[in-house]
Amino acid sequence: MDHALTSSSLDEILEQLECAQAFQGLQAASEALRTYYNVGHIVYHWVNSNGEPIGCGTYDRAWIDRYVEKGYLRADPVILGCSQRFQPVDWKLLDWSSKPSRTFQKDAIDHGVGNQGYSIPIRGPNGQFALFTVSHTCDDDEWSKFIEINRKDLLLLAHYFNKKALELEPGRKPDAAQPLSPREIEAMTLLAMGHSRAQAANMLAISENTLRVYIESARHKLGAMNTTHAVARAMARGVIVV
Amino acid sequence: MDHALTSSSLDEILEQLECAQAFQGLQAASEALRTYYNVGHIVYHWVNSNGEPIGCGTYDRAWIDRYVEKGYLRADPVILGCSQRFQPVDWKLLDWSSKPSRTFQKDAIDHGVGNQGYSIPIRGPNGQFALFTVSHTCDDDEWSKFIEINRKDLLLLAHYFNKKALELEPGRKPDAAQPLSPREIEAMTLLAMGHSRAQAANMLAISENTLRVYIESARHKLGAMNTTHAVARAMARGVIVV
DNA sequence: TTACACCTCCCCAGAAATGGCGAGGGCGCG
DNA sequence: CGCGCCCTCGCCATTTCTGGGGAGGTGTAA
Repeated sequence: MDHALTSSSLDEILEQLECAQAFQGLQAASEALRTYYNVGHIVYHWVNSNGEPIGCGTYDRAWIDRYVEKGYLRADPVILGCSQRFQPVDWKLLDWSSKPSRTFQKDAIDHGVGNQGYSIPIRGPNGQFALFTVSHTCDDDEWSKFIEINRKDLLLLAHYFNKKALELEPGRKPDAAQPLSPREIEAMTLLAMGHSRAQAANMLAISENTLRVYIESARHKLGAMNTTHAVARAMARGVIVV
Repeated sequence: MDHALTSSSLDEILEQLECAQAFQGLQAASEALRTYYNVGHIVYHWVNSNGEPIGCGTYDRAWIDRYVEKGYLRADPVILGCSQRFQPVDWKLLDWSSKPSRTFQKDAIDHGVGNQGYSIPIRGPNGQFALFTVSHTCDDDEWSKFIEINRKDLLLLAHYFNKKALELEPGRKPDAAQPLSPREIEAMTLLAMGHSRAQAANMLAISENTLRVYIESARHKLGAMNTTHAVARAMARGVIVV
């Protein structure tokens, strides 16, 4: 995990990333980084607005397919843990105790994912959520040292990847960013806080009929089936905060 | 805007930030940075879970009070613009055309805010949203050069400020989340995805009565008033992923 | 000026959710 | 062996939400 084996410098990789015109560029950059750091894997991935995981990196295709197929998105402690925190996290600090997590962990290691990992969560508007991960197989001491030395660079790298990915994202549909009006946001927020329609209407000092119009309107904008769904979507997109 | 006038290095300031035990530490760090970069202002601020703006930095108290009093939160193009983007942004690129924005801009400059600015938005879980801003009074050329040189450091600084602020935030209680049972999680997930109770019961191949028990049980565990509230809480706690 | 989005209010009938209750079987733990 | 938790199902009356509809007023932007 030192940098002796490669000729390209970190700056060259950053440069390469900055000039990328397609996802292959991110892919190539992850591979360059893997060589540069001489680690097991470098992966950048995110969950798009349809809840589908998208990514690029050095994991085997077989593992990625298996991940999707097995629905590991709901068992992966890296995802579960990082969706709740802002800071980069060492995989050791995550909660691997649940049964699905353990199954996942074993399967991951069998498929070449390292026993060590460090993931940097990044958030964007509308609930965009991405993870930049470096993973390796080694003992705890060696890993700690590696992270200690490189954590600033990794943070920067995470941001460069994310910036590029946002630029290149194919499914960047403009209609998806249907913003809610202020009143709609207030309404959804109050509902998410547990108030009934009557209560919320009272708090906003408007009639319940009016409130209903906001809820309906927000529901349509969010493409939701019912109020609960609308609140869930609003939260997932970061439109409301509870 | 060079670093000749001060004896403390950036590393010393980072160190100081890392050791901060209270918000005064962040305040002191912003002032040190202001001296270090020799710029007009350094400000870190965010909107907490109650929707209140909190901050620290080198702005005058008078300006901060005026900002809150006038409700500039809803007119400030920096806030409006950054809440919709992920990347750091130069104030010049924001939309200052609306009337409230222009009023705000004039008032801000009158109160000592620089004509140039660069703001880095940062997001956390639960919609936490923070801004790290550096502002100065100078011409465009000088400003571009400054940003070009320091943008990587500023990104790192933004993250260090945010990390510390999250640690120090007063209302931060890691309440022992009572875990939901597998069936409860499935139920909440289906509801969050927009299915009605009848549909969800069908999908789980159980009677609607049984499903209701799960919902009720989850609702109690989550301390929620109703189903919508329960789903919102489950999402906020990361118990379910949609 | 003419749109268009937003805010406000009203009606109704049917569908859905709620609250609280009881009841049985299964599984693991001390 | 109980105890607690989980899964499963049932019933009831009551409250709440939902799907449409219409009808004004305001403000900003083409």
